[in-house]
Amino acid sequence: MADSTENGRALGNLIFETLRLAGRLTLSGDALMKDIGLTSARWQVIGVISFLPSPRTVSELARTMGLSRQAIQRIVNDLRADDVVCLLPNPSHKRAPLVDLTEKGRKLHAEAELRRIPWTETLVSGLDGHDLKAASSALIALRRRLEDMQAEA
Amino acid sequence: MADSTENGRALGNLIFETLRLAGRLTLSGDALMKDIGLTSARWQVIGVISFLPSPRTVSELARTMGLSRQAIQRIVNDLRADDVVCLLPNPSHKRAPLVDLTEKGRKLHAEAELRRIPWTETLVSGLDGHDLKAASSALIALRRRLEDMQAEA
DNA sequence: CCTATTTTGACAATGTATTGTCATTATTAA
DNA sequence: TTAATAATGACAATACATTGTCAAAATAGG
Repeated sequence: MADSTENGRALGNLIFETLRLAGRLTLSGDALMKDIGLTSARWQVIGVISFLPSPRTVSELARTMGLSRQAIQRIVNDLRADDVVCLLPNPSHKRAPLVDLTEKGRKLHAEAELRRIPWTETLVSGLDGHDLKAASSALIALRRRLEDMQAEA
Repeated sequence: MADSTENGRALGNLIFETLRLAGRLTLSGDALMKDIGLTSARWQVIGVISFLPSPRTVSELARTMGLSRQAIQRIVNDLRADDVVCLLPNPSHKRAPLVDLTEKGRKLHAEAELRRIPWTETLVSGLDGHDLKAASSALIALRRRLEDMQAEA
């Protein structure tokens, strides 16, 4: 890459590696959850629903995950067809129900965690905790700058 | 996240942020290149072809980018229909031609660079060069571990 | 040399995510 | 209160990427 500054080159490399890692993470997540009928995308949606303290609307989930509401809506529709999530009436919005896990969904999430935790521990061995946190900080800073640039335009 | 170790949690956060940043990068790339008729995916393919010193096959490009050869094949087919890339006979493989940029493709890449460089410089301001390099290293280490785990299975 | 394995392009099916549009519902401001 | 604006779900079109499969071509090993 023929950037004008050294930091520009460093950023170019970071962008390239971010995209490569994201692809590899999706593949690993798919493989890890395949036998319980979860894809990476569905696993992430279930994870966010489970992580948040109370049920949210599709739009809120989408904002939390940084994806379009249409993308999350489709996943939620699929998960609902499989009885993994259900919709609760939203007192404060007639057209935007709250998405919650069903009993089946909670069990599925528990199974996913049984796989995710040892996978994470295997993956983390040999990696330095400080480096991991520093990397997260850099990625967050970069994402925020992108979001600001997008918001201005 | 209810990981058993602190580093496990740190890794979970890094994974979440990697996926969020990758999505945002794709959106920014699409917006940046929209008016010259490039999407993020096509831009990346053109970038890799341009970066490598000599033309490569579709499979080689795919391996370089960490994507499936089918994904790159589709992009290359599209770019070929738009006369951005062309196929050169490969002396050492009758069925696997080498993908090269056409004159139009080279001009397109030059235009893309005119947009990418100032975009990178804007983005990099306020970010620490050392942090960027450390983040890249962490991401590379993580990806290699994932690839090793995938290869074993 | 010749066979077994691998690589490759092509094609199909599936899953993921975007943009754009529409009608309906909420919210804000006048 | 009412009118303008924004948010939401639904639907469609497009782009992206995966897996799986097949036949042809290349490579490796015997």
